[in-house]
Amino acid sequence: MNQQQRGVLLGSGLFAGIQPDQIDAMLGCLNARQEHYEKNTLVWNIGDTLHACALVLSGALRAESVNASGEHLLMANHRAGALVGDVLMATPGSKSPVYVVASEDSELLFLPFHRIMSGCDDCCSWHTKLRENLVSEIAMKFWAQRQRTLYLSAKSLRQRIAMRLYDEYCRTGSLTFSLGGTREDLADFLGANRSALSREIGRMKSEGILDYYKDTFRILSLEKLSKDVG
Amino acid sequence: MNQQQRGVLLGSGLFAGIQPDQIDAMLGCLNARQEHYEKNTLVWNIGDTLHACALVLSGALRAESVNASGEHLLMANHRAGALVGDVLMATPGSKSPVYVVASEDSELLFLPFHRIMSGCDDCCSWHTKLRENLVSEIAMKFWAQRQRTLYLSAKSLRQRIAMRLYDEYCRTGSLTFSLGGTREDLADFLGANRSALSREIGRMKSEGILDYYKDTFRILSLEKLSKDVG
DNA sequence: TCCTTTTTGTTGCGCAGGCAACGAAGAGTG
DNA sequence: CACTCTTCGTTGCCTGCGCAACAAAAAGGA
Repeated sequence: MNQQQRGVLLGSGLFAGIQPDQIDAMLGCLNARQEHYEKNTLVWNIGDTLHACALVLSGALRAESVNASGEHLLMANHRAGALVGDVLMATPGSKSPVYVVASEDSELLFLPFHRIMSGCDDCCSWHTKLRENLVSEIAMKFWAQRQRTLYLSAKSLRQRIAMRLYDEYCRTGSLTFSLGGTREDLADFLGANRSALSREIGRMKSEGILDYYKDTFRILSLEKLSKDVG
Repeated sequence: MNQQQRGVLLGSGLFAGIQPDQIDAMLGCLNARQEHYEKNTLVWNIGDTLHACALVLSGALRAESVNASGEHLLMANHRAGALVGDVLMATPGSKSPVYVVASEDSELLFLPFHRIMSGCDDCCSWHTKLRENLVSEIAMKFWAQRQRTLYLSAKSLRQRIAMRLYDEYCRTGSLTFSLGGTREDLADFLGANRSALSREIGRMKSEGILDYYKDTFRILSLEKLSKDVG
């Protein structure tokens, strides 16, 4: 593990609040294994049962499902610092609903789930902290999903957009921010058609509510935006 | 705690796989407190920080949020056996986005979250199991939310209905089942208008796909239904 | 550089479904 | 029983938005 990957690990939610000098001992105790995956190689498949979750040290992973019509649907993108497979492993007897591939050359750190969850014999001081972090990660993924359902249950596309932008404003505290991903990604996230999304943000721009370029948005009138949020 | 409530506790996901004769010792070790809430009394409010999650021993709880327009939106119904507030407590520094009221006279068992998560000194044999159960509960709530987003991201109401019914068929293994709740509840869950839902299931009935009465549905043609699932 | 691919803006058409309104059939309540 | 409240079915109207199609800008790739 190089210095940059170590930085990613230390900055990840799973290892938040852990002393850097304890990392090596921890990884040993947890029986963590680091592996390299080349671009477009499969990390695990649909129906697989996992024994370890993966922390992305570098590169990125893509999780996709296949529906009954055989279409491949992008479910999630996991960049450096993300923990993948944790929720799945926390669910007893579950098989993966998605397959996961490396969308770039990636370094993955595999952490056996049960080693994290069950206390080791000489209850290491950091073990409890690590467990809490793991549970936090899972809980936060729940909230992300919940937020998504809130967006999707909004009646109009206008409201969905306003909610998403307002949330991002609250999260960053800034009126200008970058959402990441393409316009199509945003449309998918909001459960809408790309052109419909473009049309609507165009309208909002002409109404002086916001301005945008690519994935960067600037809220011009927080008041008007709030009205649309509902 | 009476015998029926004890049965609810033993049947709950949190206490799955725990020996009945260990329960009393556990509850003592966990510092669990049982409390009675009369109908329509507040259990906790929006913005509250929790110190314990609640296991519903009898009665039922209702979680509602208030949007910017002041409307009260039903978020969840928790019946006997449900664990409430667990995901919230697993998220550090979070405040409740909903208020929770007893929708009937209810008995609640409050379990301090940190007592479950951190190992006690003489690492009781059941402690690890309880922790795993807690994490499983949270993970399963994640999957429920995820399933919801899958429903909501379906393009047509027809497809959403088909997905929901097909999932229930897979879950129960029966072509006839009861979904629970009113027609309006189902419409909300599917992110649709009640009359639109009625119209659509009426169409599906006339096409010989299904039959229904109130919240009970019978799949008449699994093949046709599968076509609609996509 | 040229060529291909991806991403974004724009616009017209058509329809799925939201909305409102009404009637009917329970389900409680006094 | 009379009265209220809830739930459900049905239908007409109208609009939000999906969809397809095209153009142009941007981004690689060779």
